[in-house]
Amino acid sequence: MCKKDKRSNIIKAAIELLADQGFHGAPMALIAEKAGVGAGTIYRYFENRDVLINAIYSETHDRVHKYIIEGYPVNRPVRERFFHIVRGFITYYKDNPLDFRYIEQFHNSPYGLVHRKEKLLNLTGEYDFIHTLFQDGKEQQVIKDVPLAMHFNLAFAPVVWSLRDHHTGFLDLNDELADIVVHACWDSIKM
Amino acid sequence: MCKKDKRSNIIKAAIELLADQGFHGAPMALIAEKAGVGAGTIYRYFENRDVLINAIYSETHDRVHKYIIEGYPVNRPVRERFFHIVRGFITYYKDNPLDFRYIEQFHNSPYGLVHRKEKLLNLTGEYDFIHTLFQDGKEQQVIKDVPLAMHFNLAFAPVVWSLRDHHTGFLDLNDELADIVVHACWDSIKM
Amino acid sequence: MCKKDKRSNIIKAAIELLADQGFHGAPMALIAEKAGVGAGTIYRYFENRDVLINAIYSETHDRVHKYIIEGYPVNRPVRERFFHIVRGFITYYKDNPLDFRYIEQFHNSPYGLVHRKEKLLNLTGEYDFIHTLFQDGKEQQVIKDVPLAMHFNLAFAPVVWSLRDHHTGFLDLNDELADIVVHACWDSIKM
Amino acid sequence: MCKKDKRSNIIKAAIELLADQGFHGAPMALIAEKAGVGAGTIYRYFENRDVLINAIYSETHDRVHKYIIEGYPVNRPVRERFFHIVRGFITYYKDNPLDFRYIEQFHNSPYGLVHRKEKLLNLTGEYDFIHTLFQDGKEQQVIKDVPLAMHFNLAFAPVVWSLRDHHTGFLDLNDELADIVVHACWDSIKM
DNA sequence: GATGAATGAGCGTTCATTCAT
DNA sequence: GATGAATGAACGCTCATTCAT
Repeated sequence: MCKKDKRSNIIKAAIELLADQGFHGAPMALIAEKAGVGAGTIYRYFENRDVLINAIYSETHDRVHKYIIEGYPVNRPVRERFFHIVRGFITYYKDNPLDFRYIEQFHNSPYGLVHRKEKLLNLTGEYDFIHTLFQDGKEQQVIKDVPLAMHFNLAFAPVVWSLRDHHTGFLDLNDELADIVVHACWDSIKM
Repeated sequence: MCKKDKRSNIIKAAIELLADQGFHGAPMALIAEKAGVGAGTIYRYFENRDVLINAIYSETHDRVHKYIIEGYPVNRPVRERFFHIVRGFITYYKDNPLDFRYIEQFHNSPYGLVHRKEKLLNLTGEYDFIHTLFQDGKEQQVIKDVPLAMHFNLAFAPVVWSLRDHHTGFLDLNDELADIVVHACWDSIKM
Repeated sequence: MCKKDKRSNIIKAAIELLADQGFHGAPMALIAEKAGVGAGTIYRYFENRDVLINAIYSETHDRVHKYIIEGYPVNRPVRERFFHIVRGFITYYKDNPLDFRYIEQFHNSPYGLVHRKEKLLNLTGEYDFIHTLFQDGKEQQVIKDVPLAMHFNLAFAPVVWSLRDHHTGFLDLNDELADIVVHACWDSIKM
Repeated sequence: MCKKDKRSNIIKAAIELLADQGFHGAPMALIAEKAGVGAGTIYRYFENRDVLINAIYSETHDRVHKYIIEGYPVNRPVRERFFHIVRGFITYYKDNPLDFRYIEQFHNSPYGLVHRKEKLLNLTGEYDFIHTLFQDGKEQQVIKDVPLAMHFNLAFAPVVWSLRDHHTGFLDLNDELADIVVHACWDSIKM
């Protein structure tokens, strides 16, 4: 097993355990066992537990980001771009429940708060991605003139909650229903 | 310090620690210290940690419920009732940040999942409260014909996220902005 | 409830709990509850847990002693006296399982060891009772010339073990079998 | 200190403490300290306290069993086999006071009761060993026709009690006296 | 570099005892 | 005297992290 493999095995094992059991049902020793490496080995790749958890977040986040920008109609109208993003978001997370649950866990943990604070101070690249969309929308007066964070909440909160309900079995977020959410979200931010 | 005081001191200490540090930054010993009681004393009032956490949830939940039903225009149109509820929700949680953060932590923990499952199987009184509203709305064809859970998500997710941003300082949810969210949420569920 | 009653209620509750659950399944609070008194009240009658446990031993021991000396044929031959004692011992403890289990628990606990040591240093009255029997037997050369402790073991160990088996259900120590044990014990100490 | 050493150090420390202080004077932390290991280390070798205690019992029991079957005259008469067993029992436990006290503590604890019940339901190998002896004796009509448990009590109770007295200093169980007990026990079970 | 045994601080919980009422 | 709420030391056990091999 080469170095790259080891690292990704650890990540894979960790994501499965953390998504399944929550952040507290996944001791390092168990992650190591599931990854097929020694417990100490994890610390060669990740300084400590926190670093591991943040690294997984980063990678997971990158995956969904990469998925969504694929075919992103960067020069098309705001509305069209919005639909592309939100639909991509739903599709990706419906197909990748582990990723979804991991991100959820992360955001609703002390890690998530720290992460948010860091983002607030220094907006990173992929944030701009959506930032730009909302900025354009505001300038063109096709979406409401409210703070960026509010657009986020209006546009993504119902989607995230619906995905959560979908994955816990409370709701069947089929294509038809997904479309209703996307349209409803658009309606709530549009001018 | 009388008996009533002790119990409420424990609750208060626990709420503050749990809301602030998350469920894992609040060991029983710390709660006891903050409450000014012995470690064993907590167990006179709450059988164990789980019971304490659920009891706090219950009490907190009751408080907001009581606040919202105050003056609830039970016989007025769906739209008016909706605005009453959501506005009350926002007002209460803006004024009671600890309550808000506690409820948030609770819902995003294993406790919250158990709680949801129980609710799903056996709808409790105050759930019906909102349940009825959405039911009426569907029957009168003033709100969309989607599953109840979806109404919840469309109506409350943006509000909850905005309150979270408000309390973490990401967003100033002033009256004007609050009104925008409420209207946006209504727009997203209305027919 | 008068003072005497309270004390004996405590003893009664304690003996039942200790016999049933072992010395470690009987917290003071439970004893108090079962006795219908406050937890602190126990400490008015017994300085601490150890004193209570020893007091119960004493009382229990006195009861069986009193039962056995009733009609004790003090002037009859050693053999007859022996049969009286051992038969009385069996009868009493068959009829009083709580007493038996309590005494057993006591003897097989650190308390029992302390008790034995004290006895060794300063033989108490009721010990002499059986002591005299064995002394007489030795002098008359009807029983073996071995140390007193050995007579005890030969005469009582099988009886005690059989009673234990009887009360735990491993053995039905009916009259016939009891008689066999008594005779066997006599055979093992007789000259 | 190698792995084997660590495990046996833990066992040794535990046996000494448990034999000396009883099952309740030997907290895990003390065992660890006496064994010269960290508190958590014990749990690498034994799942929990119960497992440790049962494992020690098992090992101790195996030792005495191995000692006794050495040179066991399996084809010789019942009487001769009986003397071999009981003499071996005494010799072993005279030489190994810690083992003796440990086994005693174990049998007179809740663990012992569970163990007895299991044995009763599913006789294990080394039990048959003595079982067979008594069975043979009954068939050949050289020992009394009483339940197996009774044979056990008649044959072993005085021996065990005498060993206990020997180790606590109440009795000097020298060879001569040991022989007297063995004979007395034989007399009490023989026809 | 990789390992996994060892660590020990920290957790939730119990319960003998005290003491204000 | 009687009470029982309050205490806090002590318990069994977990797990992130270290380090000898």
